[in-house]
Amino acid sequence: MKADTLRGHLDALLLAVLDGRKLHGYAIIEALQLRSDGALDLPTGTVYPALRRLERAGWLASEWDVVSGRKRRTYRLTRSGEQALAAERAEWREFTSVIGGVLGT
Amino acid sequence: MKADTLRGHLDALLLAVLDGRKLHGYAIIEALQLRSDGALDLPTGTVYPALRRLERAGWLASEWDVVSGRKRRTYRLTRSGEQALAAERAEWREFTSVIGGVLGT
DNA sequence: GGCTACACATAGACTGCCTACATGTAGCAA
DNA sequence: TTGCTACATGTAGGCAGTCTATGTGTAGCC
Repeated sequence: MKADTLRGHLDALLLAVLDGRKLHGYAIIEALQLRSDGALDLPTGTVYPALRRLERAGWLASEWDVVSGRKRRTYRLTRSGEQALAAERAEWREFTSVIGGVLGT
Repeated sequence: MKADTLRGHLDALLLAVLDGRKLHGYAIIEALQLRSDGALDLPTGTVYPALRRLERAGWLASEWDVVSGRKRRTYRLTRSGEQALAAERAEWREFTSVIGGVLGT
């Protein structure tokens, strides 16, 4: 997959993978790999800043865990994050419908 | 639609709208508006440089028309442009399948 | 002791699209 | 004849968001 095609959809992916569960950054990357059959392999330098950005936006909340001596920052969706996810899903449907319509399914 | 979501898909849109017909730049913009029910309103500063880029890549060929005193540069797909369009369509299907799979259709 | 997987983080570059601007013709209305 | 709108192409520069490269440190295995 071309690199830039992801642009504008990263937030949706991160919110979706956190829907209904709490995960730390590294586990988020693995979960995205798993859910996409290996197609999505996001670098840490992409994911960690994005998570902090989403937290600043109020869509995620985080807390530090220490599991077997390792620090983990665990993220979860806030209420407004859930709303944002719903909005992102709606936008995704509109986006695919518009582009798909032009490309001719 | 958010602005940045388009990224990486512009080439596909331009190739698709030229599939089977010749159009000049301005008409390409109108055709995209029409095909997307007004959702896509690409600025000229986006489209014209992109067309020249696609021509440099060998995917489009252009020629000057003069219609009622107005200059028009008319574009058409080349053979390799048709192949590129097919590839873009395949990538689009893969892309929507991957992202859609994560978002949960 | 060295290697790999785990885990977080930042700085800087890059890319591709957008904004803003520039130029000019044709046709219509006031 | 002046002004406005639609038509038509194009460039320069900015910017946002992603990637690359790099850094730090722990745990567990061989």
